[in-house]
Amino acid sequence: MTFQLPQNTVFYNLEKALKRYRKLAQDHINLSGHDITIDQLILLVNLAEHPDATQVNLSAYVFKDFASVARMVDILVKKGYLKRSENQADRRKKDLVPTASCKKMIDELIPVVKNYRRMALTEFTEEEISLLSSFLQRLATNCETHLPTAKHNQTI
Amino acid sequence: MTFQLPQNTVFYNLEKALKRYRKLAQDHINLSGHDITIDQLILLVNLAEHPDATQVNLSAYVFKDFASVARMVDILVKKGYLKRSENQADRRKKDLVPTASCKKMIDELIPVVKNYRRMALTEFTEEEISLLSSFLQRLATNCETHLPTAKHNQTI
DNA sequence: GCAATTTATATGATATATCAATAATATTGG
DNA sequence: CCAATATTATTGATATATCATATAAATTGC
Repeated sequence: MTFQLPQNTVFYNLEKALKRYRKLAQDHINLSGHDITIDQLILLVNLAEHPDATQVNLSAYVFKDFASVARMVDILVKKGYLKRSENQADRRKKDLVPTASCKKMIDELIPVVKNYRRMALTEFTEEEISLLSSFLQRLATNCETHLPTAKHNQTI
Repeated sequence: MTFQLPQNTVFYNLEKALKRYRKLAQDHINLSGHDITIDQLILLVNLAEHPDATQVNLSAYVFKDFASVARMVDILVKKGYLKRSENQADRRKKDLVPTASCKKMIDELIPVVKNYRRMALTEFTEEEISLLSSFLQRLATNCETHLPTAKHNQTI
């Protein structure tokens, strides 16, 4: 190999950290007895914060394709966490309304989420967390800037 | 909400950075004309580095379930990048051997990979990259330490 | 030496990810 | 106003991710 092996790169550590964190989160959620995935929970929390969000909006918030969001919404409706109905002002849109059982579940998961977040950041100082966040934001921005399909890179 | 919103946490930035990086990588690989996903490439590079690895070994290297690896190997065999045959010493195992077209593809992708990695780290100093790596490793270790369950898919 | 256990791989079921195409509706620009 | 365009959501196709289970083979422990 004439290039740096994946295992020796910062990208490998990025992948590893996220995978481990997601596993920590899901294991703690499972232990709580709630039938919800971490991705579904993140979607619901984002919706709670942005009640008027379209599925396209939500897909940007959670870094997923809008097709993925559409199917996640299907599942969340089946699970009884969301009601989906036509928006009256714009009939292309769907209103997504959390049910009582959804709100109850989120309330019950708040301490669980707080707990595993705290665990993941054990022995990190506030300054270190800020620095880590800023590094990650810079990395994300670099990646967007250098996308071959980015608008600002196009000549036409 | 009585807990910190996902958007304000370091975990959100972690997710965002990785998603953006993977999109940068895949877009550049696609532009190169090779019919390969970033995950398939990472698997092949790991296999090139560890020719005797079992699928279980590989699954640990790439942070995936061994079931995912088994199915990725299926696809890589179909695509003509791997030959799969029974190991003579241990007939539970399969020998996974990269084909000539696999080696050719990896060779051709080396400059592409170097290029997008460089782009992702634009304006990062060596010290910053090391610090970022060490933060990510600490975070990953914290998550492993606090896992409520010990599962089959963990690395040592 | 053989039963119990572990290991390696494969596969079924379900959820997710992404691209592409479609349909319905809303917006716009001439 | 209305044709062209854009937006929103859905669905098909394919690849992945994960858990659970199954099967075969190797290892172990008595």
